[in-house]
Amino acid sequence: MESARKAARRAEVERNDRALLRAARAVVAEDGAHAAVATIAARAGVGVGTLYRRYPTKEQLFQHLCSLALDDYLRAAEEGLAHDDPWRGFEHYLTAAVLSGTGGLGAIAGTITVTEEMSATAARGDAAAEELVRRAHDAAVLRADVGPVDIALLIEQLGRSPLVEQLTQQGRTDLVEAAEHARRRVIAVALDGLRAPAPTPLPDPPPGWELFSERWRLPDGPTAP
Amino acid sequence: MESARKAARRAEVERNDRALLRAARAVVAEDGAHAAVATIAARAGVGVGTLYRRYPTKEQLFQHLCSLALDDYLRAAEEGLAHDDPWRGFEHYLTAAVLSGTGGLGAIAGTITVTEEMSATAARGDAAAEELVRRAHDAAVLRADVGPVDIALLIEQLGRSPLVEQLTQQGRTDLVEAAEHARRRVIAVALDGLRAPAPTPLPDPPPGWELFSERWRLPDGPTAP
DNA sequence: CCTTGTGCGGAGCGATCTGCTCCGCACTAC
DNA sequence: GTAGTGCGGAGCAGATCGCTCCGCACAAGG
Repeated sequence: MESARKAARRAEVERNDRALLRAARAVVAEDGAHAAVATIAARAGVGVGTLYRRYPTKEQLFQHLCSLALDDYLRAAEEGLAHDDPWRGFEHYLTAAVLSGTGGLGAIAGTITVTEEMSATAARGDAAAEELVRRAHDAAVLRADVGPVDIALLIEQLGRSPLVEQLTQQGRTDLVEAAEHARRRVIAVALDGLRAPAPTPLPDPPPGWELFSERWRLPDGPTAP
Repeated sequence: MESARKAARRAEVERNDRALLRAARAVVAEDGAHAAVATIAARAGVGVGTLYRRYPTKEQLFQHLCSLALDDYLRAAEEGLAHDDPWRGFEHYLTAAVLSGTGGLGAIAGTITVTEEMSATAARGDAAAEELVRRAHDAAVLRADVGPVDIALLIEQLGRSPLVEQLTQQGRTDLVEAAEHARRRVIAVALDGLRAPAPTPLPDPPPGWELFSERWRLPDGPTAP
């Protein structure tokens, strides 16, 4: 049975790939763009050779990582739109986006070459998010003075969890679970702050998307003379 | 006038020191614990020699940085307690702690030796924060289901601003101001989510301080067999 | 003018860490 | 036994790190 063996091989390869991606996401969240390839491979429990057979370059691995993160973000928004209840949909979008574990990837934005596909997915995600916010506004369940960019910023702020990362790095797995529970409480607090009606008006006018448009660009030469 | 000259020297030295500390805080926020000494010196506009005359070691610089950050935190809490209005005091504490610009220092916790003074200041800050929360609870202005550790975690989450850091690094100073305004809006949203009465109960029981007690410890050997 | 004192910048040193290559090994099918 | 296949990790060249140290600018006293 040759095909069975082939299938088993493929399954193992896929398992390795998934472990690799999960490890990469975690390590990047902890170490930022300086994350070393060896660290990622070790965390995934594979050798660097295995990593390099799948991703010929560190940058390609990071690109794939970002691509998946953008997919997650788009999915979170689309799932939110699929809900009938506008608030429930919004809630799902925000929670899923924050908890997708992709929050640390903002750290490598600007260090990789952005592909067409990535920017297209990002645009679709932003459009879906905008629609989600509009719908929640129309139903008067989301406070009127927040805009979609406020939400994006909030997601970014909550997307990383320095505490969980540090506890993971210190190997205090016993505390990690408690930290994640605590994180969900913080998310719930933020969501309550977003409900209509607003108890107090927000300062300054709502920010525009231009804040994030620079996000996915190559960095200029560092302090060129 | 010898003393005048001496005073001028001292003034310049002090200016240098302040620039150094501010640069160090910014660079650490952006690069984490891997922040290079040369980067800090360059950002401050001085040579590495000047930096090393003041701080004989990178670790000593980082320790001083953390010490100042803990002072800021303690001051924020004490200023909050000085307010007559419990909510205003709480608001001041949270806002000041978040905006003190010391949020990025959690990244170097665990990489430096913690001094007695640091842990003492941290303890005093936590005690003051706890008192602040208790007072706000008694006045029924703070939602009853959040505890002081929830607040500490929220401060940590909002303390860093990846977006502002990236924009700074890219030299888009024009957008930085807008990003900071947007950040204040997010803080305001979070504060509204903390007001009593709570629209929805929070999940899980409130976390305890043990989540943070491991924060200021030396890291164990990495993945010891 | 020169000498002395003082704080500064940054070239450069050795050690460490980086992305990446490549080879020996375990394992299976025949 | 032989061939095929995917794996782990030692090891290489170069980049980067913390830190030292020396030449320089500048002011005061002679």
